[in-house]
Amino acid sequence: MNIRVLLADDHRMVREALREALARVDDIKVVGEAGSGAETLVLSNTLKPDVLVLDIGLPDFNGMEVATRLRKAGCATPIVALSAYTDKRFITEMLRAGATGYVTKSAAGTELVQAIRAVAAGQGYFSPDVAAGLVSEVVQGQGDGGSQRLAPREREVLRLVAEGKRSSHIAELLHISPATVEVHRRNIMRKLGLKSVAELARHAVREGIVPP
Amino acid sequence: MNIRVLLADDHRMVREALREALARVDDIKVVGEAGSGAETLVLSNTLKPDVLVLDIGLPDFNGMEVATRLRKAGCATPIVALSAYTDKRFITEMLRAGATGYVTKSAAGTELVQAIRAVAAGQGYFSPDVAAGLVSEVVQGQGDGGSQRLAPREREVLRLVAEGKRSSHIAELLHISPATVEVHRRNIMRKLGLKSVAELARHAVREGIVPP
DNA sequence: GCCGGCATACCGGTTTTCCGGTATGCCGAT
DNA sequence: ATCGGCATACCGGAAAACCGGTATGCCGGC
Repeated sequence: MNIRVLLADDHRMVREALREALARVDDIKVVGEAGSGAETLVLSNTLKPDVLVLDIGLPDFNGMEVATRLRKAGCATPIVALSAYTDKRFITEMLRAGATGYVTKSAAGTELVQAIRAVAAGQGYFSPDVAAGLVSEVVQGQGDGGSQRLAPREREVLRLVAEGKRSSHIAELLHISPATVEVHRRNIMRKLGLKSVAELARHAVREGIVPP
Repeated sequence: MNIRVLLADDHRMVREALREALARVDDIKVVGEAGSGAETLVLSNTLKPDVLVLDIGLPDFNGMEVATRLRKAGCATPIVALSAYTDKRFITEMLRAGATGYVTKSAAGTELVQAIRAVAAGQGYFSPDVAAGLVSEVVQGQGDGGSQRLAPREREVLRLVAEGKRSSHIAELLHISPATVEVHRRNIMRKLGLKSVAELARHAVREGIVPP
């Protein structure tokens, strides 16, 4: 009994290579490949795979949107999210969008196999580096309700931090105490699972909050 | 007569998948894998592969720097650059650094095979989307060249700083003293006129030294 | 040959970030 | 009407970044 898998990744070479690699696994059969969000939606409907392996970096809609659309259309296909990033925001958004597995591209290939098997069996799977981020999320108050999205004030602080301003300077600009700025900064990092100003800056660029 | 290939890519999963895929090609044999620039240099010396397939997004030194170092060390191993991007800057810099092939991850897997065969035979190879960029580059008569006032080592440090790593961690990765890392960081800031890690990170993103 | 740039390394000191807390008022939702 | 999230503010300490130095060896250009 093969697990029928649909592979979605924008890099054709990576997609093909993964297909070849997965072809060696007995109980897994790649039945299709998609290189864009639109293609993924179509192929998912026509092929009805058992598992969808979904990269978050698709060119048209990203992984989150693809997953959301599928779920809205009543599609219950288990999804393994595949990503180069471990930002908590991506992880939680993918999970909320309906993925039950999350594997990074830095993980071993066997992790993907395990993830495919797990979600096909109705279970969840997370590669270790992802799991670490998740734990801190769960530990501090289960915020399942949208706690990862930044508050307006936090986004404002993030912008200024990403622009290279010091906390003291930000405090002056916002007419608040430097201590408060610090708190915002820490909350932002906690929510996003980031650990340094450099990561904050790059995240802000990714999110379009500041120009590169 | 097999072509002995060394694979360098930071994403282990991609690396492994490519290895599996290339294993199906008769005249190609993957003799090693590297996940970092340092590893690539070491394995290149010990394994003496016929061809080096080199991703530009390595965590410590990027592809350009690895290629430059290899060439400086008198290593003439043909290099196929493998990249997600088609930015002219990357292409020209990789070629200048000594690569004779350039394939994007969006290309078909067969392109990589062709590229490996071509460079092993002393020829060049460029996937079509890359070739298009090259033409416009040649047409408009290059130019910049030394736009980077940074020394190679400084760019390595910049890259790691922009990735969010601590000086102590960077020192470990580069096998130098934390104090030296600090010096590099200060020199970078002085040269670029930047005043914070956030600005360094954004500059690195602008320059394509790190992905956003 | 000498000078400048590069890469290495260390010292000392100030500022800032980073990470624990605690606390208060406000607001929206359950 | 209570509970969670938001925004505010403070304390204290460990770690890191930031900013001056000084120094050595190496290499390439004038």
